Amino acid sequence: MPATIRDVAAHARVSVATASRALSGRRPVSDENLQRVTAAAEALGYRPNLVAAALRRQVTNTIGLVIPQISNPFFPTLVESIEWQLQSTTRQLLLCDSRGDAEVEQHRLQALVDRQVDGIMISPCDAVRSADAVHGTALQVPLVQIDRRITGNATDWVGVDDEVGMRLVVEHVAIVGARSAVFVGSVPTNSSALSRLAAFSSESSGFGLRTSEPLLGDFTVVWGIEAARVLLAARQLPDAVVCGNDLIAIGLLRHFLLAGVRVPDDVLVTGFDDIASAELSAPSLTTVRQPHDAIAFEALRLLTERLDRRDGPYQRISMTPELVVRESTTHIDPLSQRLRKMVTSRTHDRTPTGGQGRM
Amino acid sequence: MPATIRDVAAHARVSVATASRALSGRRPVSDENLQRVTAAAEALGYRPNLVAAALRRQVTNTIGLVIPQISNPFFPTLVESIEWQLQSTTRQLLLCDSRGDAEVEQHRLQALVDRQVDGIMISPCDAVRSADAVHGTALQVPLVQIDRRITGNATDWVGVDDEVGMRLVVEHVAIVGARSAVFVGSVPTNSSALSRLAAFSSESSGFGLRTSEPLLGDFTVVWGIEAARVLLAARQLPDAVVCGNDLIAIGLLRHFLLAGVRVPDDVLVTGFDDIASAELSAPSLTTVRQPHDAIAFEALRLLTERLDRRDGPYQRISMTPELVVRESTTHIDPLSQRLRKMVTSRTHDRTPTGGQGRM
DNA sequence: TAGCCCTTGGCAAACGGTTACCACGGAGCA
DNA sequence: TGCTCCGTGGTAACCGTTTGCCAAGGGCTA
Repeated sequence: MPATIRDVAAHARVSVATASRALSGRRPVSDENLQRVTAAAEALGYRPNLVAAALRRQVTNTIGLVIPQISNPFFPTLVESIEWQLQSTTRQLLLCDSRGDAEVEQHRLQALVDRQVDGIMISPCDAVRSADAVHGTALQVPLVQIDRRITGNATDWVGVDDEVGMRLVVEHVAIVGARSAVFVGSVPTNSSALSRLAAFSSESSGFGLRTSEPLLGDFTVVWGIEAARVLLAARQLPDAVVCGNDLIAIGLLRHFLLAGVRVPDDVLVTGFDDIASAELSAPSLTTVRQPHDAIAFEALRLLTERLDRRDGPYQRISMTPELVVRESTTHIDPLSQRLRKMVTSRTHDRTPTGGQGRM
Repeated sequence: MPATIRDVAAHARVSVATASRALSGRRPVSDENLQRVTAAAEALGYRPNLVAAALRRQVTNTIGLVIPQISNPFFPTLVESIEWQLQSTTRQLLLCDSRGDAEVEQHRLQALVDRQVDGIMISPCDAVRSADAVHGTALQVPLVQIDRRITGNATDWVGVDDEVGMRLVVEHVAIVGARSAVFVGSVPTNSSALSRLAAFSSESSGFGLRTSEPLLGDFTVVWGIEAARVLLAARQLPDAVVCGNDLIAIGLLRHFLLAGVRVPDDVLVTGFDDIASAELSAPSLTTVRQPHDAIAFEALRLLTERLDRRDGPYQRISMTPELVVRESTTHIDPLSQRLRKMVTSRTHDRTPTGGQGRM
């Protein structure tokens, strides 16, 4: 029903080849013919069928993105960056959510390959269980891992330098006065969980912090709340709770607030990722900011590079993250001042605020 | 390089037609041939080229989703539901972020049509400026609007019933004792902003609430903070602040907390959508829960229905939302009890907590 | 046994572009 | 004048499937 390039050619009284060339500009045509073809296309409202072009050219201008869970607030910002970068290259994004399930992930990868995507970006849900599928897929189509990665270096990867991030955090809490810290993270099934846990261990000993057994669950608020309970059940709180991501930290903050544990006065809390709500929690959360835009940019660069050179050594790009210091580790913080003022004014109590903490 | 169906046919010593039929099952083949073809496919690791199939069958098994902004936390949960529903039908999702810009949106729609998607789901960013593009696209391909919609009834739509939602909210704050309320929402350029504003006006007068001029900005935390400032600058706070979405409400809560305004004691605050952080804010937020899964389900149903019957009357499906009552409107709330206890214990002040509020 | 239907296989034409290859004409050069 | 080279146009093959159409063969009925 819609006009095809044959219709355009007929209308312009040229061959389809000329029409194709005029429209795509892949080979020059005479001015006269260019005029007539564009006019004809305009008149007929011609729109090229991208599926047909994809079949012939063996290029779909499509890339697949596989992430563990879009409702984990870290990923939407990443997706946003990637989608925006892509659309400026007229490519489109096929989004797949693996639901954190390696088997689902494998099916999604296969589906993307079957669809002839030009490339795949993936944040593998499991460092081990995702390995075969990611590895196998990378042999068939350019693939770059983002943020998380499988063990071994089977493909390109771009993400944040967890070690640097953890160092910034640990250094910060040490400087602020913490002598002991505990890590609350995720069971190390994925690479982020793994490397942050490892980095915490080495950095905390590097900075001379006493640590106890890390608490490991998953990257969710619910686990953060649960972990807070566990911590409170123990005899004594550590000086600092270093969390594997912001969601966990937010869960802790939430429970601490309800339980009457004051942050940062009684305990310091840090997160990782700097999701939007990190700034909005009560107290606001000291955390490590991921450079989404830069990660998205590099990921796309790696992918297009690999399109040109299918072989070539694999690259790993670690982006250095930035520490964002907020109330959850800052002694003189507006929030607790406020909280006190608000209550003291209610109770007409002039007790001075702040200052007598641990640090 | 990868095996084609010709390779499979040759390997199985049958025609490509038979191979195709055996693999697709669209027409019966003899048991003997079925065996040989599947064996050959298996042996060669054959994977059908979906682009070629799409071209021939004129069906891409692809649907496009256009949303205003993936990093607005309302949308990821919706995307998650949709993506999951789709993948069970072997369809894939092409995700487009319009960045709230009608012009970008128009280009994305055109790109989706050019890609021969089977259908489009869109949450138009602007009730007016999106209208032409949405309308025009709907003439070319099955299209269903989700959540937001353009003015006029040019297409199918499924979303939440803003009127019912607003009624639940207004009724609730009225029952809890509010006599006056102000609406803080978004400039009504999109349908959600528009209908929630309208619903607030009619419902608040229905329940006999005094109202003042609504404050209209956009659906962001930043605007919520700004609005809180404006409210505090006025002589007197209303009994309740009813917000157009959760982000705004969270901004308000945040600023109120810092400013020493007690919620719900000094003022009630409500949101809309029930995003994840609504439960986690301090205090947790009373809001209206959107049924994402049901919306996604109905959207897909409408779309597939329209695939069968391109004509047929347009449908509008309003899902009834649910009120979620939390601390921001609940007088005896754990959080403010906690806050007080925590401070009173610090100041050794035995002043009884709570209770002297407005309500 | 003739006629018919039903099942199943193969040929070849689509689907809608792109592009390899060839042809032609004019310019430039010896 | 004869040759090459360059610019541009057309023909038709091609991308990898699916499917309309025809035919062959077998079973059934009259």
